[in-house]
Amino acid sequence: MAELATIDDLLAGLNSQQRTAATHGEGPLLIVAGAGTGKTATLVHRVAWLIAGGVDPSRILLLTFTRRAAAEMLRRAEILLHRLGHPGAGRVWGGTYHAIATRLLHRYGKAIGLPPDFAVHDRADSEDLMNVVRTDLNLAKTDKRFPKKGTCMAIYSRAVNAREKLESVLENHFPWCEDWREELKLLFNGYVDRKEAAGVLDYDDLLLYWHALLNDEAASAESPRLQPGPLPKGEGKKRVGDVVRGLFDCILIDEFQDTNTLQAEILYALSPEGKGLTVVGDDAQSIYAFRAATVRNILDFPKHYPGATIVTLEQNYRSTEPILDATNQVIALARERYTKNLWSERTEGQRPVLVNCEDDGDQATYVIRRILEHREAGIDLRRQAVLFRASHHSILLEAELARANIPFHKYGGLKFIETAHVKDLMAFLRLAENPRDMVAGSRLLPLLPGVGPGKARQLMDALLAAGGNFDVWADWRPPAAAATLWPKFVSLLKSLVRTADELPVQLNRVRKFYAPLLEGKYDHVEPRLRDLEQLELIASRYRNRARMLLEMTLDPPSSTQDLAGPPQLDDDYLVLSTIHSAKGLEWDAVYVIHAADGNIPSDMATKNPEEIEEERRLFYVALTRAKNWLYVCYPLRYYYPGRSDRHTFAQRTRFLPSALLHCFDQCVPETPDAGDDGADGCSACDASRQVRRRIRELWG
DNA sequence: GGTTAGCGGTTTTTT
DNA sequence: ACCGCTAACC
Repeated sequence: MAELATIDDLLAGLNSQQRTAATHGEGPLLIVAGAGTGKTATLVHRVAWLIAGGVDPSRILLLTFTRRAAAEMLRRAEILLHRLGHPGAGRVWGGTYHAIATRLLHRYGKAIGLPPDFAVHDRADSEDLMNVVRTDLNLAKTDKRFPKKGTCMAIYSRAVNAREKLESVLENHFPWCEDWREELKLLFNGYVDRKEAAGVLDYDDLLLYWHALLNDEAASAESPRLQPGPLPKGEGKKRVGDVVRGLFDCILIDEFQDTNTLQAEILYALSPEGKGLTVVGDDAQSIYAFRAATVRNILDFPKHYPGATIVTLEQNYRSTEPILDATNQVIALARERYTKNLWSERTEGQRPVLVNCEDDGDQATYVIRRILEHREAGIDLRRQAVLFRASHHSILLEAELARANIPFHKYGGLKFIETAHVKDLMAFLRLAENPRDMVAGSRLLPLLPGVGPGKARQLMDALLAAGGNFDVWADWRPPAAAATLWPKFVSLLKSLVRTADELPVQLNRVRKFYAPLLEGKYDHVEPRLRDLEQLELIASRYRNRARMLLEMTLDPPSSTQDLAGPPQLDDDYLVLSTIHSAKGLEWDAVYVIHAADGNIPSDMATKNPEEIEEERRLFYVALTRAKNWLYVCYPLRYYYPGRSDRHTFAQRTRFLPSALLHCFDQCVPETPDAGDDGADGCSACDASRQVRRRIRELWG
């Protein structure tokens, strides 16, 4: 290795605003970082600067939006520190709010009455438990339809995360459920009790208990309730809140515009004075209001921490000027906006292309053609991405990519871990790990023939009453249909409870039992069975069963291909992603598909002006991922999955009104049957024809 | 009484 | 592909 660098050498790579932020002293710091302004680089340098200046890495907390983002930042910080001859970034506390909460609660939760071995329910599990209570209380069969489990969960979750009273949540976000206010209160109390009885926390609890930890709220076997506001103070001798507060000298928070009220309150409790506190964000990229995130957190930061320093990063390093022109104008139409003037020194470049497609088939053809051209021109597939509003928008494209033999990874949407058969398999492990887990049990038992929701419930209640001892099930006389399976089922679970077997061995035993059941229950058996084998392979990555279950819920593999591990490093693949999952990333070429009004903005999200504004920011996030080439496609007709009729939209996205068209080149691709060489008056298409011609010349 | 199969309507984004 | 409902079935 070359001779060591100094910290000044490293900082020389930053512009003056970035350097100001990276080397800011102790006071609270807000970095307002527009899209592509080197926010990550700035944060990474700040971490390195802090550590090089003597801050103990293990006393730094880095809160990010995904675990992947945390890992990436720490990796880059480590590289910088290595050049200084001063490694150690690996000891930084990095992760999402939820992951850090889990870590802290495992270590300190006892002080507020939390069992040390709590399990964590993901969103689907939580909905299922909500449904258990919903049927318990006879709310499932009411004259006027009671809100569905997902809606109930959404209401509950918003009350918790926005720290808002149920009444006001209903009034502001779920007015059609207001008639059920009293029933919902009962439901939510029942839900909280059920969680406690099962020894389980949901995502919201992780934040809630972290908050409670910081406020010394002795839980005394009582879960935090729905109502916001401080709970009575405990008489704890040690003041666990001070202990946790004392863990960190510096706190850095990324994507602050997408934090919710509860997360902000955690921050305020964690760092009352804002000493050593850095938050980074961009109000123009706030896209998680549906998850109760509020842009107020970033806007009110200076009010909450008077004397906070604000540094604004405005020089964009990502995109060419023509792309930046277009994105600046798109966001300029936002109703409310805190002006940043993004500028770039990268003046040359192709103007963004607006592609008016006949239908989604045309769109797929067009996108694939462009992707191949760019690859021919030396832009690897992994430097290109297709972005869309909803996961199912890419179905047709996926089929066409497969047909064209173009490898791709899809991010966002239904994850591997959320598919029915994987959840089934995991439920065996979960029930063995925690026999009080109602959700796991109510999922497993009805897999057996002759056992439905009713019998499953009775069996789970009996198991719960027996303190989780599976022997109570051994005496049960199963219906004839399950006569042979039942003893095997019980002995499988009993053997899993206290087993010394390696995880893959455990999974193999479960799979042997489960595979025949799967075959009778689902179609597409083959790929599902392969998934289960896959799961068995990756199980060896985890230290133990509890660890695997925990990490699978907190940090599920984000694309199916992630599961295959890191075998082919030189493997080149295209990225398909929901816009939400594309946050913070960038590619040389970006294709935004289905930019028709109804998909962007989504029909589901146009109930009020706030929602529409969020959709606009979402579109802005999509466009600003592009470095050199940007294509926006809008087919006005397409097939909904599972629907035979063609759906037609009226127009391209409303976020590109005619007044903005001067920022774009327009293109109407030829229809596939119209022949390859018809002129269509589009310079990008002309270029594409030339490339194709050149490719043909290769083999004469 | 409880289970299951079959049918019709619906499907956003995610820690 | 999944949920909830209904009607047949044990």
